[in-house]
Amino acid sequence: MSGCPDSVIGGAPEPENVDISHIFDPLNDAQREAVGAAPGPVLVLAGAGSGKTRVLTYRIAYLVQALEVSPLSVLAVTFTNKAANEMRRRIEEMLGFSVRGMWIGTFHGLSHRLLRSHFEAAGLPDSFEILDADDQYRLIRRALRELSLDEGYWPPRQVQWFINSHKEEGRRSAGLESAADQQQQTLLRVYAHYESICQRLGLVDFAELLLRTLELLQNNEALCETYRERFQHVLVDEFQDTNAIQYRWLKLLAAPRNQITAVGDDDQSIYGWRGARVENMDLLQQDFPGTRIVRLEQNYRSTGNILKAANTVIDQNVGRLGKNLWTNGKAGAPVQLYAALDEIDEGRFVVDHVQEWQRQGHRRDSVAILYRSNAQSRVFEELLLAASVPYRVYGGLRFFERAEIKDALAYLRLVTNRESDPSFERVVNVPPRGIGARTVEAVRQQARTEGLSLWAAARALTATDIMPGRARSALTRFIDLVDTLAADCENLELAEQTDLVIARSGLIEHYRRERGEKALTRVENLEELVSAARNFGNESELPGETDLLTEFLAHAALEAGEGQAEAWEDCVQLMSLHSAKGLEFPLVFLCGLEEGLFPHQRSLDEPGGLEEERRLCYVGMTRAMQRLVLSWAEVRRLHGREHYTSPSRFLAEMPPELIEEIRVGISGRRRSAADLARDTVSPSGPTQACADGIQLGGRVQHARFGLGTVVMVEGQGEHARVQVRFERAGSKWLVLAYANLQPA
DNA sequence: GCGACATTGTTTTTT
DNA sequence: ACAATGTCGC
Repeated sequence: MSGCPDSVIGGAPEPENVDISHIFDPLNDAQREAVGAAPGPVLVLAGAGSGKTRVLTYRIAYLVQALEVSPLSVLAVTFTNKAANEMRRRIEEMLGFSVRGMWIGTFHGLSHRLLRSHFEAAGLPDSFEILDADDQYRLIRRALRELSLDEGYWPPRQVQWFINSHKEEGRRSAGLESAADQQQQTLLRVYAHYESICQRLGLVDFAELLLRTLELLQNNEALCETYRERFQHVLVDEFQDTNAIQYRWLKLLAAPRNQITAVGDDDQSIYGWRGARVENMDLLQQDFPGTRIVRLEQNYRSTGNILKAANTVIDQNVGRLGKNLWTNGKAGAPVQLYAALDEIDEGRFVVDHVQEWQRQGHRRDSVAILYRSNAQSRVFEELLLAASVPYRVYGGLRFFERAEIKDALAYLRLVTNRESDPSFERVVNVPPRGIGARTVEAVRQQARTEGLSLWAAARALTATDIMPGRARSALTRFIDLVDTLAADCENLELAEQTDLVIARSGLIEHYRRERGEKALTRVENLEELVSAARNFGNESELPGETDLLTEFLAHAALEAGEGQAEAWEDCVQLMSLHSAKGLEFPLVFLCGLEEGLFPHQRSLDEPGGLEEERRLCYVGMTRAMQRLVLSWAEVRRLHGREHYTSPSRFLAEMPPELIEEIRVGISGRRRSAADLARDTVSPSGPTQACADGIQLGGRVQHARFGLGTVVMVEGQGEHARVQVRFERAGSKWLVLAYANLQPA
C-alpha cells in the first residue's frame, strides 16, 4: 500500500484487507493521484504519451477492487470501438475476471443500446434502422427531390453538414423557426422534411442516436433516474473530442452524484470541424464544482528532442489549458528535415530511409508515414510498391461501407423489414433486372401520394395495370424475390441467411460476371461477409427480443470494420494525421509540410483553423518515439497542377538547434528551409514594397490569371518572387522579373 | 434500361 | 490526375 496517495484517505472507505498495491505501484505520482482520486468530478489533462488509457483502466480497477464498486455501476465511454474493446480487455486483464455486464462502449453504441431497450418511450419503431453517412446523404437527396429543390443550388453535402451540425448542437428543426435569410429558411425546410421522413420510416442517423437518447432521458424522469442510480461512476476518454450533445449526455447521466472522470488533452483537439468542443473542458469545471484537475505531463513515448520540438510548436497556440510535457529519457537523435525537390523526391527519400531502417534490423510496422491529406499517399504507395516494401494504408472505404456489402445488407434488411425505403432504393435494380429510373420514380410517386413505404407502393402498383407490363413484371419479380428470400431465411443461422441472400439475389453472380480486379475483390468481400456473419457471435448487449440479424445490421452501421485486411503482415503504416491520433511509432515521417497543404489552405479561412492545424502538427510529431523525420517539397503536383510551395510555418516554429536539415547538393539552394519559412510567413521584415507599386497585400493584374492579391513576397531584385492569390486561378508563385504584373 | 462520354469536385472523418 | 457522379444516345 506504499504507493497509495494521501488523497485516497478521507475519500470513500477503503476495505482493509484488499491489496491494491498492484494498482498503484506501477504508476507515477500524477497517475496515482488521478487513479486514486476520491469519487467526484475529476478532469485529467493527459498529455501525449503520458499514460492516459492506463489511468482510465487503472481507475476502473481501483473503483472495483479498492472501493468495491460493482462493475455494473460503471459507465465508460469512448469514441471508437477499438478504444472501447481495448479498454475492456485491459480491465479484464487487471481484474482477472470478465466484466461483460459493464457498460463500456462508444457514445453511439451505448446510445443505440438505450434506444433499443426503450424504443417505445423514445418514439421509435422496434425495427428502427441506423443510417450511416452514406445512407444519410442519399436520404437528404431524396428530401431535396421531394421539395423540388435543385441539387445544384442546394448541394446535398452542404445540406448534410447543415443538418448534422445543428443536431450535434442539439437543435431540432422545430427549435429553429426564426431563421433570418431566405437560404437559411430553405435549409431549415429541408432539415424539417428530412426529420419527418426519418421519423415516419424509423430511420436514425448517427447524430440522432445521441440526440434521441438525450431526449429520451430528459423526458422520462423515472427512466433517467434508473440509469443514474445504476451508473454510479462515469468515465470518458478523449474528452476534448466531445460535442455539445455528448457533453449534455454525460452531464445528465453523471448527475446528481457527479462522479465523473474525464480524460483528455486540449492540445490534441483536432476534430473541431466536426463539432467537437474543447470548451467542454472548461465547461466541465464550471458545471461540476470542485472538479479536481490532474495533469499528466510526464511523457513515456518520445525522446527529449522530439518532445521539445513538439512543445515549441504547440506553445504558439493561445488559450491552452497549460501543460508542458517532459521526459526522463534521452535527448535522442535530432529531428530531421528534408527539403525535397518535388513529391517524388520526397517519396524516394522516405522509401530510402525506410529501407535503411529495415536494414538496421527494425520491423517495418515500426514506421509510419503521416500526411495531412489522403491524396498524398499515392506517391508513397507507388514507390513502396516499386521497392517491394509491404505497406498498409489506413483510411478509405471500410469493410461495411463498401458498395457490395451495403447491397447485401440492404437485402438482409428487406428480409426483416420490408418497409426499409433506403434498402429498397438501394437494391431494387441491383443487379440490373429491368427496373429503371422511370419505374422507381413511379413507385416513389405512389408512395408519396398514398403515404406508403416504397415496398407497399410497389406492391400496390403491381396489383394495378397503370404500369407498363414490362416494368410491372420486373417489379413483381423483385417483390417475389424478397418475399421468397424472407421465407427461406426463416430458421436459418445468420451466416446461412447471408449466404442465401447474396447467392439468390444474384449479387454475387452479378459481380462474378464483371471483369477486372475490382469485381474480384467485390466477390471476395461478399464471401468475407458470410464469414463475418458466422463470426458474429452472440456477445449480445441488446435486449433479449432483438434478433441476431437486426443486431448484425446495427453492428455493421456502428462498427464499419477495418479498411484493409492483412494487418498481420509486417507493414509500413501510411495514414493521415487524424488517423494517427492515439498511435505511436518508433520512426515517424511527417510529410508535406508546406503552406497551403499543412496548414491546409482552407483551414486558414476558418476562425481557430490555424490553431487546430497546429495541434494536428503536434499530434503528428508526438507520435514519434525514437526518430522524427519531417519533409516538404518545393514543387508539388496536386489535382493535376504544379504548385510552387513554401515551407510550412510550423517548421519555422520549431527550435532550429534541434532540427538537422538534410539537403541534396542542388545549386541555388542556399538558405535553410526553416529560415525560408520564417521569412515567408513573417508579416514584419523588409518585404513590403518590392517593385514599382507591387507590394504585400496589394492588388495586381496578370495577363493570364487575372486579378489577385499579393500574399507573400520573397527575395530581391531579379530573384524576387511573389505569391499571388488570384480570384479565379488560385494561388501562384511568380517571379517578378517575368510575370509582368501590373498594380491594380 | 444500359452502356458510353462529360462534368464535377476534390482536408481531415472516431460513429 | 482522377474518381465518382450525371447526361445522353441506342
